[in-house]
Amino acid sequence: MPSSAAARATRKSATERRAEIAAAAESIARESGLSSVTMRAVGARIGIAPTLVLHHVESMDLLVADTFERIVGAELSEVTEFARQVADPTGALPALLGSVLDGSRTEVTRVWVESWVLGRENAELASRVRAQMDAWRALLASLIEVGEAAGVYRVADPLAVAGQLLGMIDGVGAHSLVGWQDDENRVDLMLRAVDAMLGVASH
Amino acid sequence: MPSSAAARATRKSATERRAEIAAAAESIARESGLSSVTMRAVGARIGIAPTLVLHHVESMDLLVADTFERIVGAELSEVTEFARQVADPTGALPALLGSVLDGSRTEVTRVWVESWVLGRENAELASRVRAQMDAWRALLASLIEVGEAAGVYRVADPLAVAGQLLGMIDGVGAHSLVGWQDDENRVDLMLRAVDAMLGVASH
DNA sequence: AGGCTTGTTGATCAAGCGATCAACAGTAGG
DNA sequence: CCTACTGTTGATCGCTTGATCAACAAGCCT
Repeated sequence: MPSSAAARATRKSATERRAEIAAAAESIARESGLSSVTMRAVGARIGIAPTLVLHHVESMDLLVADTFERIVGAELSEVTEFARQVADPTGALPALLGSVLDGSRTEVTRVWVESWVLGRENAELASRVRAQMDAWRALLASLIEVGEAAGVYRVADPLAVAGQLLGMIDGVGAHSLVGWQDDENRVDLMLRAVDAMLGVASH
Repeated sequence: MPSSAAARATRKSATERRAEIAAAAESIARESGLSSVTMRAVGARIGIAPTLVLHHVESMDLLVADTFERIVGAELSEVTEFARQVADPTGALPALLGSVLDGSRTEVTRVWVESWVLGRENAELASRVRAQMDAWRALLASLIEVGEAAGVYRVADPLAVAGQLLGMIDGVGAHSLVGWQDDENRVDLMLRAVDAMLGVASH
């Protein structure tokens, strides 16, 4: 029995195989970035021929777009749930920022940054990116509005402020991606900046 | 005379050719991004054989790193000069932010974002990226210190604040790159955030 | 004028990518 | 049982990338 020869993959149902492919693509993207999600890499990871990936997936651009959505979408629901569990309406936003900026999400940050670049040649991906950014902004805006209703924040255009805040989060995250400047005060600094944008009276 | 056939390139001195290559690489990067700086693209632009580019340049990774440094370095000196010309010590930082965030620098922003991704596979580029980030942070820190000496700002660690501020700038810039959210208030929002980080008393 | 340095080119290689196609092989249904 | 469906593979194409090498040609120097 030539164990070196690639054994034929066990036959599985289409839906099962598709799930396997999606999972493999996700783990590859988390480990090595979205651009490493190739049919050959995915095929090798789950022990199937590269062409089989393509057979199940219609186009690699689409698989990459799906993988992006999967990873980032999971992060968003995770964070949303986290914010929901904070009782204090004015504490949700700071808690969320602390969680997002704690430096343990470099995988997802990398996917984000890569998506901004790849999105210029992958229209489907670009559309998913915009959708996820909208969703993130909506989450931040809703937290701002809650705080506003509680009389803590005072902001004219919550959506605009949320967009700006999201930019700040992503920028600081991207920097940490390059192995640059891991200041422990960054959460505090960010919170002060956010308070200012939200019209919180200082002191 | 077969005009369709590529005429042999006029012989030039090594330094002259190198300058030509660097200039071509820069313009290509500005137009289509750093990842479009290939030996074939550069060669085609200045009408020489692709291999000649490599002959003058040692390695493509190095040419890309040099091109990054060239573009970003030029931006930095431009901005530095701009800040230097602002008489009011407390007005330099706001002026600089307004200039950087005015949405006319998408070319350079794109190069930045691309560099964070490419830097993971191009060690030389990564090192240049960190150096340029350090330089940027130093510029911002110096402006902060000037304002502090003038008694306008009050900040414990100017370098840390400068790093944070740089992250905000880059994040907002990156977002604008994806054609997302071009709010006209973003400069004002950013300035309020910055004032808060710099310990400026509100109102 | 002749020769040597050096800029320049074309052929060629090994990778890598996405994608198509015909052929193989399990598995369920008639 | 054996046929039809469908998961699966291998061969192959066309394209791209960086890189090496031998050969060619222009010009400077003696």
